[in-house]
Amino acid sequence: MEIACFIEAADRHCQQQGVKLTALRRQVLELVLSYSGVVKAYQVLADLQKQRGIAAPPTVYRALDFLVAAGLLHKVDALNGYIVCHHVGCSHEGLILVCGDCGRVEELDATPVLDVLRQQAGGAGFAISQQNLMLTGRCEACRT
Amino acid sequence: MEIACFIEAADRHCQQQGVKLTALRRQVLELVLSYSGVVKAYQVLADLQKQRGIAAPPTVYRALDFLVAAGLLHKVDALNGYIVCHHVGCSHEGLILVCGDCGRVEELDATPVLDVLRQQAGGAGFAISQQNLMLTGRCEACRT
DNA sequence: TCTCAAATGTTACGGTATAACAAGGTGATT
DNA sequence: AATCACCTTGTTATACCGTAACATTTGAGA
Repeated sequence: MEIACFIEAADRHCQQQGVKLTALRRQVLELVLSYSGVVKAYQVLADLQKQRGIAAPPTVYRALDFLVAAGLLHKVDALNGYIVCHHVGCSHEGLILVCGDCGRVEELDATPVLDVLRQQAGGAGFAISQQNLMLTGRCEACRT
Repeated sequence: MEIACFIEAADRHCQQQGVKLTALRRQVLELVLSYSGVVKAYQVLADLQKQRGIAAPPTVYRALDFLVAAGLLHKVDALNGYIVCHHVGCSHEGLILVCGDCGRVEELDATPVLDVLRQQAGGAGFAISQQNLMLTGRCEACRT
């Protein structure tokens, strides 16, 4: 089962980082994993409420913030949503493509293009930190 | 005065595009211009209310949407804000650098790098829409 | 002038996110 | 074990962000 495998990797990752993947955080991670693409905080909240009876927004936002900080999720600002990071543990930077119609996500390697961007930003005096690039568009299926 | 100059350029730009920079839209553009960096919709709304007595959210959002569509402003998703486009007429896609320390914003031309990104995304079946790239980092002043 | 389409006004609501404080758990030290 | 400090989670309330839906006005062209 892919989810279990991911959770296991996430567990190891958190231990290495010296942070705790508590039961609640793991549960939220599982809920995000159960979707194939972008998930919204209030969707996770609704799911969480189904599973534990009651939950408030801060509960879910805190867990999501933790998971983003730990590098297990990415926040997709343009859609107010979250996606699973498919390169946990790898240090490479991702180019994340999000289909605005169906929410499908694809991750490519952004290293070459980020080299160019670093150079361009450097010319303006900016030192850009390690990060992912996110682009929205339409996937093949939604374009036809 | 820089603002008047920008407005004039915006006027010409809109005429060329066959769209109308109405009094309201011009007023909103002036309000955004009066800030040096990122502005939020509700800040503009408050300013607008000071100037005309009353205004509701849709009024300001419609004007902002128009100005973004016309290429006069960029939306900064990560900050729920808007900035003036400093490349009106040259390019409608910006590479927006935000200093995570002081909030300063710099805008470069993202067209070349987006060409590369479009090609890369196309290989994965994605047609990416017109958009801005936003990168966070530290500006020169904050690095010293 | 009349008509149609675009722009703006208005009301109401729904989605997104956080502040502030309370309560519970855990591990280290004594 | 008792205490303390710290992190995590619960809870309430509220602030912020954005849009749907419909009414009204405006303006350009027939």
